Amino acid sequence: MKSRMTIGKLAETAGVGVETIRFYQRSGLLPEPERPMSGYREYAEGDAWRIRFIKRAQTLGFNLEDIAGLLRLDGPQTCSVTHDLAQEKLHVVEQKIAGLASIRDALQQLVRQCERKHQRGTCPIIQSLAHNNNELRLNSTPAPILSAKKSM
Amino acid sequence: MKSRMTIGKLAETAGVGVETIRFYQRSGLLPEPERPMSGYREYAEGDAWRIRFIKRAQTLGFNLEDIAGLLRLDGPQTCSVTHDLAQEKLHVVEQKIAGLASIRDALQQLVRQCERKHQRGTCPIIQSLAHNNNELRLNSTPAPILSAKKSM
DNA sequence: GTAATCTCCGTACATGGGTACGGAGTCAAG
DNA sequence: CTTGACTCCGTACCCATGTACGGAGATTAC
Repeated sequence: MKSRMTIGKLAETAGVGVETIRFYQRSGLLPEPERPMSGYREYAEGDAWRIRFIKRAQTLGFNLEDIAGLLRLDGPQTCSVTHDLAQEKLHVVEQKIAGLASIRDALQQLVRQCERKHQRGTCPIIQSLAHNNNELRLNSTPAPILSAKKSM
Repeated sequence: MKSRMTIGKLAETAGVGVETIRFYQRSGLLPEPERPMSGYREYAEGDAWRIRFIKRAQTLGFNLEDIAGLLRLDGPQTCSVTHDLAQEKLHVVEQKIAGLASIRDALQQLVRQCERKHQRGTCPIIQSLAHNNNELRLNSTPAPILSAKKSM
């Protein structure tokens, strides 16, 4: 049941590349695994959830440093420390949810407008957003991060 | 009221650097503004909301291409196109909300556990996440994007 | 009118998050 | 025991998202 596996198998089951796993390990997101046989890393089935969590958290706007912070909550430390960190991160998550909710509402309105057939063009979408301008990053990260390409 | 302003003033009121605005313009996220005086870009007060929206959307896990897609919904096109795109993006946003909600629930549970004083260490936090493994990106972006550094 | 400040533009550099390379060691099947 | 697939490691490279530079022209404040 506990089927131990090599890095390649883990990469496959977690849906990432081998190099990504090595990268996460270097970055401290994954613990150094045991390597009994010959230096080959040996993982347990359960290691895949961590990688999937990382990937999902990224799509939700957390950077790897944020994610390391979340993962560190699942470890051995005094409850008081855990409690305070968790509460802080909880707050950030709630703000993210609120931000997405306002995008969602705007999109719903837009869809409904379009279904009522008229008002072609110039639907006022996302203004709801520019209101709410509180900070959303976790660890007081110095610079917020973006990513774009062609406009098209 | 309509106080027109230069790029520097816009950057200040939107809380970004001048270079960032030029970069967004190059990337097609901001329209080429009028430049009557001497080639200096001239912006309206309202241009700041667009920039704030971009910044907020980034913290919610959208990349600049995603964001360009959202912003394009607020323009002149046939309702049917807008409708379909909006619905697709709505779906993505709802999935993001669900993902954050499961992180939120796990954090709440963790906070409550710590408040009940005991179970020091090894609180099972985020497992709730690894379940839900649907795709969360918007535009069928080829590669999902991450970011890490020191573990610390 | 002149000095300080701002803007222009193109290009170069920086950082986060991977991804690829290449030579050497290991393992498993035939 | 050989062959092919897999792993090791370090380093180099890549893309997205800015950020900085620098010389030339415009604007504004005195």
